[in-house]
Amino acid sequence: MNKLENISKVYEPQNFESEIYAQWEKDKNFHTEASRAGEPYSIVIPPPNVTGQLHMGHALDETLQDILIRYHRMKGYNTLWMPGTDHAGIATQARVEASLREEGTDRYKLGREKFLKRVWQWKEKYGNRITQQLRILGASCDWERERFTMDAGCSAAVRKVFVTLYNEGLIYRGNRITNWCPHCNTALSDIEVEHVTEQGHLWHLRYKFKDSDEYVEVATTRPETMLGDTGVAVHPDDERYKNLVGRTLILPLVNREIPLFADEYVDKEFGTGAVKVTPAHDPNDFEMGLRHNLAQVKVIENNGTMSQGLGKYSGLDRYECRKIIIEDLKAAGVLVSTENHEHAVGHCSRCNTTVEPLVSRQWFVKMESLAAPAIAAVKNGETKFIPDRFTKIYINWLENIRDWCISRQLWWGHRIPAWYCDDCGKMTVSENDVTECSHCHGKNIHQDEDVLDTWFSSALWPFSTMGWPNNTPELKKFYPTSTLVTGYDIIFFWVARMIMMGLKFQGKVPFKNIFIHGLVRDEQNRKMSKSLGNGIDPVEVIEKYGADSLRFMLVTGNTPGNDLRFSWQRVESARNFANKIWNASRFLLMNLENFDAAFKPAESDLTLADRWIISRLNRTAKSVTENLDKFELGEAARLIYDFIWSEFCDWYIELTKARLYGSDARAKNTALYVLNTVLEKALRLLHPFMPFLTEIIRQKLPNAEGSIMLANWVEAGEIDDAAENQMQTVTEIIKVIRNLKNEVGVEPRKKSEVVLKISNAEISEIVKSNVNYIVELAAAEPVTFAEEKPQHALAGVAGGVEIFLPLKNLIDTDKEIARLTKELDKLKKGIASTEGKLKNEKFISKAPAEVVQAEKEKLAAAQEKISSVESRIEQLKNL
RNA sequence: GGGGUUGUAGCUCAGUUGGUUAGAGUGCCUCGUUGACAUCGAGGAGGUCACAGAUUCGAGUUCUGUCAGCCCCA
Repeated sequence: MNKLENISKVYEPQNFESEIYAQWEKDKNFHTEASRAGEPYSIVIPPPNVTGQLHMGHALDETLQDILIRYHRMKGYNTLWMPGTDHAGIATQARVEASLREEGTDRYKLGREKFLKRVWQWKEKYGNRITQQLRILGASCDWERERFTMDAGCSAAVRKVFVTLYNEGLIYRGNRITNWCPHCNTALSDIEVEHVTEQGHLWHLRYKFKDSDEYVEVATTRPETMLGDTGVAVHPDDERYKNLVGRTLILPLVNREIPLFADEYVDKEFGTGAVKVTPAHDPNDFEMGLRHNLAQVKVIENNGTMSQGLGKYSGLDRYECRKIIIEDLKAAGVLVSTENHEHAVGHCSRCNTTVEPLVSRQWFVKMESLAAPAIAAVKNGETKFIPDRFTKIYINWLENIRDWCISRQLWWGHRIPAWYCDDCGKMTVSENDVTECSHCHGKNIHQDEDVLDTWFSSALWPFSTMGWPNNTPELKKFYPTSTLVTGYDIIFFWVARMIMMGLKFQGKVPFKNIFIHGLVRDEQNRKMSKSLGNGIDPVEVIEKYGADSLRFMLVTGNTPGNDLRFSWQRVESARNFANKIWNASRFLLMNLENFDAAFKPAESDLTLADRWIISRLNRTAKSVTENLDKFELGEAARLIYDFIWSEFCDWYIELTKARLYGSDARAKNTALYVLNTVLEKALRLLHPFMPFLTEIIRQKLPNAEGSIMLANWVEAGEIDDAAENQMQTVTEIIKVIRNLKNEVGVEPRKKSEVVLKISNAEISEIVKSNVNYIVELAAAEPVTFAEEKPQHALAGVAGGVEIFLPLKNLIDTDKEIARLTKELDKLKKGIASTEGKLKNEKFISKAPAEVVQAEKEKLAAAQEKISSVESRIEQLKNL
């Protein structure tokens, strides 16, 4: 039965984790079918970048999901964890382009078709890396169902959604101002722009009136855009300008005539209260331009250089041009002053280049009608954020949402299913590829060059992975999914959009719970980032300490929604915990040599210690379950940790040793039986957190059939308050004896006589019948019971029991008095608040009766203790 | 400018609806290895719960304000 030769003295996860995972996968333990019995429990993985590699953020995200999945699987739910990867448009394309650059070529030289071939090759090469790494972590995904955002099914869903929204007028194409990244060479949505506060300047310029020598002074942070100015705006209520509105100004350097007009948007307090308006290069100016019919003069090109037709400025980089323009304005007497000015500048969230707002023709999703139900669904609780505070953030964002720019000037992605006719100029939007114009039936058509924002396909993930647009059993069984687990950083990018699309296309929210976690930061509390180079590779951690240790570290010391700090020290302490379990199990297995697996003790065979540990196990099972149901995974993990280490190992195992080494076979078997059942249940409680360790150990235990991951979750049995209270009395006595020995420098193992004086008959009975524990664990021998306090003895008190260590000639009376006085102080300090409460008439009258009663009992117990210590002090003084 | 969040032991963090003398890990100090484990055991020191008010019989916990840090949005 037990193969001791297989159990090394220390925990070495490298020896078994990968084999166990392979076995699970081979046995199809991760797989489920829609037809299987049980209430559905489903999670779709936030798909990682297909060519990326596992980072600490994934490790946290997947660990939390795996815990929920394994827990529900054990509880008997029909559990599906849908895995997959994302094509990650910009990121993946950028990497392939970088490799092309090394070869001295680029995507344009290659052409679209060949380039895409290269990306697919890249995907084939690196696409498995991250899913392999998820396996190392222990993720119990249903790999047979693995999906990819660009696979045929997801692509069909994308087209269906696009065409439907287009036909309903919710997707439109238009010339609008968008955020443009000159480096990535594509349009970006609003949320892909990060605003960074930068130290810049505010330049004050004079724009002269056409028909007089008067001028208006405007202030700008971007003087180079003045070439594209088509107006100057002031606030309608601004007294300074009221009489000037409607007159014509001459744009310096360009000599274009532009109007001075009034618009509510202008902030009277900012700068001079007059702003130059460049509709083609500023989102707010764009809006004003529309309101006032201003021309859009594009002066900056997509690559960040100045447009043609601007004379000497043409072709210059936008920042180079800024310098020259300033010089020229200065020379022309237009520049009045320059001041330092802090302002927010938009950067591309991917490459950090300063974005250029510019007008171009893009595709947009109208958000208003999609957002309204998504707001309602969260407000009425159909879907719930954990923790709740993210609800506000989500709703606030959706209430202020702007249309979503979904076209990207990339090649890697879902190509927009719109075709343009070269004959009649009209557009055909279709789910299927078309070969002729739907309007004139001409054959001279070409497809839109752009692809969709990656998040467009991600938004469909909860149902596209279930087989939609087909009406599959999976969709029926597992949609809406149970829980989404993700970081707060993508609530806008992903979560909100999934809810909108889910409601629109399935009529139901995509998930019932949204479990939000924070970022994993480095040991100095900095964000882990590539540029800082401070990222810690989860694979490296796993190689050193095992996946279970990493998982345990990630889930403990962390509460929902909050960032967590990576800590090698905590990984190590998780590993130590694993080692503790390993050795406790080893101890049990070593003693199981001749154990009859069929043995079952009678109720009467159980000792106090047995009943105590069983009750503690049940209590732990109950609260672990409650905490898992509340998404308090860290708290659940902590509870198991405390139970296994502080109760099972530190106390129970020690309490069984006398029986294990004794000659009473029945007593020994009873102890082994309880050790075995309690350990086995504890392993099941721990399994979602530390899957590998719990599996390998459980496989070695008697009476444990099959894989732990398919075993039932632990049902919390009865809690035996009497056993817990009685055991507490015993352990407290042991602690006091150890304490007393330590205080006076007696070696813990040195056998010492102990005298107990117990006035309460019930307690006396309990202690007498369990005195063997005190003998064994406190090295107290002999233990005698007395009516009177012995002379010359150290004294302590525990739960109504007076404890004396007669140490003739060994103790220093003064020292002992000092020690007792200190203890007395502590006790008195302890009862002060209780006394205060009980003296307070309002407390007596207003607090619940049981609270008052509890306080009274507490006070009585403490007073008893105090008087006992006091009399002991008196006694010593009189010696 | 608006919103959120954090402030508890030297360090990292728990403390869920207000109710024992505020906990854990780690670090520190003392003692201890013949047998599950030194990746360990026994014991100890260490906290004005950021600050100031308010509510309450009672506040680390609820409310208001102040200070400090971090984040998001504009």
